[in-house]
Amino acid sequence: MPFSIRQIAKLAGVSNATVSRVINGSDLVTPETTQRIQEIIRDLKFVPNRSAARFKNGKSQIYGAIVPDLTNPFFMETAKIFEELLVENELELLVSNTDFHLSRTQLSIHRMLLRRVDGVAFMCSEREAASLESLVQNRIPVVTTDHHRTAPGISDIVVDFRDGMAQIVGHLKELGHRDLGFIGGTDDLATSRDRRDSFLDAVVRFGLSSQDSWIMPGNFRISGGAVGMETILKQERRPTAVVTANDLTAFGALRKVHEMGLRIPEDISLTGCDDIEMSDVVYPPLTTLRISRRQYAQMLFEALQTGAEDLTQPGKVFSLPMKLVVRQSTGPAPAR
Amino acid sequence: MPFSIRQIAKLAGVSNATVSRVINGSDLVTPETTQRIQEIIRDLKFVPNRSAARFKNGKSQIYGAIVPDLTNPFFMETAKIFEELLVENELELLVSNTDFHLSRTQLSIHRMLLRRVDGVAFMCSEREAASLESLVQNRIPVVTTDHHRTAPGISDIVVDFRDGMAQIVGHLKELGHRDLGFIGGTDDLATSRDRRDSFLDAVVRFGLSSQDSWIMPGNFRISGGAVGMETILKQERRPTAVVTANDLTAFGALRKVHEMGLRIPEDISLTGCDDIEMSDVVYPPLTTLRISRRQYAQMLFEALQTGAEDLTQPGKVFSLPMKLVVRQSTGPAPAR
DNA sequence: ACCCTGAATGTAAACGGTGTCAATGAATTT
DNA sequence: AAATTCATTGACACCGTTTACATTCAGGGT
Repeated sequence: MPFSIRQIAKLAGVSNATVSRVINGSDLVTPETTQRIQEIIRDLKFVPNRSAARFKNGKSQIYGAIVPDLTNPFFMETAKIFEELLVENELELLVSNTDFHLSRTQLSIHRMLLRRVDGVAFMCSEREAASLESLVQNRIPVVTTDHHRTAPGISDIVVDFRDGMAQIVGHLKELGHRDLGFIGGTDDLATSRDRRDSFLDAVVRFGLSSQDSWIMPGNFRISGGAVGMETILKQERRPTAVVTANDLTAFGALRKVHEMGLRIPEDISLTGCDDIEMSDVVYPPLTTLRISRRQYAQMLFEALQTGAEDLTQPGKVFSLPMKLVVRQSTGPAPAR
Repeated sequence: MPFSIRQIAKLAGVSNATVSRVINGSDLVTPETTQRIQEIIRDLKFVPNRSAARFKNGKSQIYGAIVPDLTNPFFMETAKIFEELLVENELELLVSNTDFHLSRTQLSIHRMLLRRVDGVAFMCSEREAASLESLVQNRIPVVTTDHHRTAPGISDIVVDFRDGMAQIVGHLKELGHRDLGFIGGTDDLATSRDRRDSFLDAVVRFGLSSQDSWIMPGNFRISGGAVGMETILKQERRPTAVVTANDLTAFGALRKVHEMGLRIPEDISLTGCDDIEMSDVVYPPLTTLRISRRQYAQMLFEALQTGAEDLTQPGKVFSLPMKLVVRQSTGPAPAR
């Protein structure tokens, strides 16, 4: 039942080439012929098989996105805009979730290879990036985030945490805070180290203080934030403000603060990072660092488009700015 | 550089058919030949083009998901499990976001057609379902949710709101509530009417009361919940509990309650629907109706698998149960 | 009348696999 | 030694498009 171009051609009494030309809007065909063929196409509700077309010229017109956590709103808000950009360019989006697992990540990469996608937005950490070269070897450009490492065909987008953390710490200093804690990601990720080091750097730069027992690892998820905050709050001497590496972490921390009967920001200030939609909905609304999804998605797209042009070119580095959004989870430091 | 099966064949001094057999693990090939070819494949890092393979037998091995709002955690949590199921079955997931727009929905459907996907999980409302038949005409099975309508090749999953709302309303009655409000979805959607009618039904069944001015439309997003709750709270006579049609709506309502200086659940009780991960993180944690993502995803998958077997069979109807999850956004009704 | 030009269309070969059928040749049977 | 079987492999058509090239034919210039 799904017709082919040849069947349309037969019905119209022309060759398949002519039908193909009509479909692609070539001006080499007589208006009469064009109209006749278009009528048949319309009557039969014929839809050309674009996969076959792309297969012919070696491109799939599909981009893949490999994400560690499909349910993380930050990825999804980005993916949504990314998909819009793709659709505008007649591309499709294939998503693959890895759940932070190395083995699943490698499978994802391999599946992208099997499908011959035209580009991969790899949103996992560099720890899981083992076989990205196999994509490039197969002429598939890649864009990563916060890997701090590029290679021919592999571009990197780096979030400007140094500047972001300076904004956050500066804001807290203005509010009178001196003792800051931090809940980050798992230590084996460059982006975790990056965020933590940027934080510590800013603390020093602004002449504030922190201490090892207030610097907690996390997992970029709600659960990690809760555990980290619990550990911090159980200590005899506590920071008056806690900075976290992403909003989900902050949410977990926030819940834990409530559970332990403390108030935000009266007893302790809390900040996040990403500014996902929910940040404005939790109580109290979260002071956080915003990363523009649109800017991010556009960088992903641009990196893959330019990457495809010449895979022997060294990958580019894009810098993604952060912007402080002050809400109600930060307030004046409590008197000691 | 991306090799083809024929180049491998030439290097191995065999025909492409033999290479194909090795790739697919046929036992018709001598162990020695198999090994020799496998070595070449490994050395050259050759990855067969699965799209070409599937193209040959007319299947793309890709399922499409059309969702109205990619950032809605409920969809994403479902999509995540759905994708897992697909991967286990050597299928891929193509996502398409419509932002609740009719025109974008039709474009999405058309793109699924262009790509000849093997099935479509259509998670938008029936209002946007105009051209679903075009999919079936092209032998693509479809599964919808809460359309309350099936057709050959189109199955429907219906969420059991009747039972769910009875659980919620029963719970509120036990807490002493008598006057209940409701914030739903847009009135032109069957699922909105369904949820609202189920609510009203339960109110009557349990001998409680409501009134027109407490029954607000919404949009299944945070913004709609905020607007709806504001309208309810501004009235002279207020309900003591408000039931909402999904968690995002409840989040918006919750924020509005805070903004107006009221407390939950002391001043007003609030319930959601879906039980997304954030429901346990907002303050206070939300009493809600849980829909099992796994069950939902499995139904989607099963519907498409069985739908593909025979597209002339009438579509099936699946029923998805709901389960009350009591948290802290509901409490005893305030004394009048 | 003849050649040339160029527009409109047709022909056929790709693209990268799969799968059917035929061919080969060694081993077994008679 | 001839016939038969069977395991292994090869040749080739096919899936639905695109596209380089060939063909046709009408009209214009000489």
